[in-house]
Amino acid sequence: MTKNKENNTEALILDAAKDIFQHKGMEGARMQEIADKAGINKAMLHYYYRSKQKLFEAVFKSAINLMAPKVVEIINTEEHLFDKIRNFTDKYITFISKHSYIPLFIINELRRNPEILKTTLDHNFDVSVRDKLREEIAILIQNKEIKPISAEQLFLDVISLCVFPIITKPLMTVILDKNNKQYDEIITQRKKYVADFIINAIKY
Amino acid sequence: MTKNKENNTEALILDAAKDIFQHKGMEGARMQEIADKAGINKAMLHYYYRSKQKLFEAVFKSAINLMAPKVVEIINTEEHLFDKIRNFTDKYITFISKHSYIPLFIINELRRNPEILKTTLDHNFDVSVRDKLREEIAILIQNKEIKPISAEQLFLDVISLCVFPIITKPLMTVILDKNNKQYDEIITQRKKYVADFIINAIKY
DNA sequence: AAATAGTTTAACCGCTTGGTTGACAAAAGT
DNA sequence: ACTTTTGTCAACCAAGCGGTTAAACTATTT
Repeated sequence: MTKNKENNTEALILDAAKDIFQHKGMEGARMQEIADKAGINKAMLHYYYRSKQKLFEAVFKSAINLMAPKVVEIINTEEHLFDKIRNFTDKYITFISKHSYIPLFIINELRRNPEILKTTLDHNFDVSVRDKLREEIAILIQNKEIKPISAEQLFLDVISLCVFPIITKPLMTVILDKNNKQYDEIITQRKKYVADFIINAIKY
Repeated sequence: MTKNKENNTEALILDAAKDIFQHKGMEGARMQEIADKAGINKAMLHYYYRSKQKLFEAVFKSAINLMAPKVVEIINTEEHLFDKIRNFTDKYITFISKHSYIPLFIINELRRNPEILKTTLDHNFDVSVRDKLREEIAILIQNKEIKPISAEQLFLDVISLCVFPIITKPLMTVILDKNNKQYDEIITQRKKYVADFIINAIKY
């Protein structure tokens, strides 16, 4: 996890909490385990974060604020859509591979409490980003560079193809009969493969 | 959940356990809650299934045995690959939409215990199915009907594009700014959209 | 109809859980 | 110098957990 250089207790707790919560979820995590990992007394968790729920929310928001900007960042560049796609798949697969527990963590805890996002994400992923992408696609369709597709479907395609194979690694290694190393190689190849796949699918 | 016609207590428990476990996971589920849902005494859970772990495993195996055959079934038909893809995306998206909690349930609990599959799935998803798909793709590549791609990558593509948008509904409705009904419509359109998308991506 | 086996229940048990308390020490303010 | 604030800890607590028990009820066998 994110190592903190200062021996600041509050940050020490948050780092330990990230590790435990993201691997075990809200229900699976134990306050004692987080305290042990942080190397401090359990009472400190409540001193700094009041309750398990509050500590969890801090971890959740930190996860959202780690993931969301990465998406927005690339969409907001001035490149051609095809370059955006190549850029995104490569960077996002690399990034998610490094933080493979976070997407599932977000998906799960959002199911338990669908409201939690409304106070966190709205600012990061606002209307302008969506509209910009929609416009860009509309122009490319008009210019007959790409087939007539909806921005929403394309967005879902890109994210699905990047994220799903990573979060389902334990399942897919069994189904595809690969060991960890072999599967990691498949994921590495996907960084280029997925971009070509998508571009082939949408171009005229 | 699956309703059972007989007032067979054992089946009543399993149905209730499916519901609770699949929504809340192993750690989040409470034995008392399962008993309440089944309308019986908590001691009955232990009478029929010994422990929470054993009951959970029964639910997990039932989930695997519901999902796996659906995949194998379609791969094993004698249709052309493109028809298989059209058939699969349509049927699988419909099917997963009806049981939207199961994929996430399987993915999650497989992370906690990667060994659990080895006693369950191996028989359903054996070598012959994999080899058959690989051969079919090899022939199509040789005939220049499709681009040279690996069977593994294509398999990951298909499953990702079908399943991920469904399990991330609570997240995606916020990101894409859709209400439930609008998002369901997007999923419905995907049944055809995904097949076209994939076929365009791989065909010559 | 008595005995037996199978099913269901309320009450209970030991343990773990998130959270609290009060004593105490180290800074910080005066 | 001493008072207040902030940070830390071991010990504790009530609630809730999975699991057990012994007795009661029901169906089956003899």
